[in-house]
Amino acid sequence: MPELPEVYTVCKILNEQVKGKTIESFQIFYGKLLKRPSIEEFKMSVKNQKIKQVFNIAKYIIIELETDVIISHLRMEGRWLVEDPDTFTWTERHLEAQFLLDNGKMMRYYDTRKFGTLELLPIDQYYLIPPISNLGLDPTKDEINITDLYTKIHKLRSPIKTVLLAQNILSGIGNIYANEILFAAKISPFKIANELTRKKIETILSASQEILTQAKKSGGTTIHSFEATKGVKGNYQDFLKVHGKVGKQCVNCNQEIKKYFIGGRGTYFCLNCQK
DNA sequence: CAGCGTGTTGAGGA
DNA sequence: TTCCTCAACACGCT
Repeated sequence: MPELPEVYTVCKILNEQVKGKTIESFQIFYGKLLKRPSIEEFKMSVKNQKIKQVFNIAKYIIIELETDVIISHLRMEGRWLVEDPDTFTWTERHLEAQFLLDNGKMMRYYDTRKFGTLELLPIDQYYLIPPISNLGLDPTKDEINITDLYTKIHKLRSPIKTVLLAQNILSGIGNIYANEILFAAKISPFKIANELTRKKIETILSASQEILTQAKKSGGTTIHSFEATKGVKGNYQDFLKVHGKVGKQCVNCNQEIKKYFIGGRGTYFCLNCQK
């Protein structure tokens, strides 16, 4: 589902489509999508604001306006599409909100699972407020000091797989890439975080950087339903080595890939390669 | 048809 | 206080 590389790709495409356009009006069809402020206040605030740019912070989409930012999280199946008002490129049943832009196009948010969120915060302080303020560093953007990372991880007593999914340590990693990163680092997902040496943490960090960067270049991973925009799929699924490969042979040692649940999440790995 | 998968938050326990 | 686990959210798909 959309993790950092997929969200990055969505932002890149959306930015090209809406940058410089002004919002004329906003409509919402699923009230729980909007976390804050009230629908009326949101409508008033965004009206006549120009979209300066769209970019991602970890898995969050930041739609930067003149005095505010709209923060969107796709969760599992959220999608943004820019289309003509009378054309619905995704099923109308799942349309949750739409912005009319000054070029006559409609910027629409669809979400089959209804888990996605939208909120509006002032541009001068949004990064000081949760959820953005709670995020750890982005392995593909930020310079990460290995000593700081080791200090943070070394205090934790949960499995390393769970730690990689916690957005306050490293941000942007979801289930697919957590599985792939641990395979690349040859570390068991069950390994308790505080048992990992500094060297192992270093290996995990460089695997995270390599895999997420490569996945960004590939336009993300398309399994199930992900499309950055209508008809645009990612390619990284062709490079997956363990995620979803239960029963298949390990590319290194030919042993069977196993699936267990860790923290309630499907975890794929090679018992032989990952210790 | 029942239950899985998916990311994040927040409740509740340690 | 801080850390940790797990249910809840919604619903298409198997």
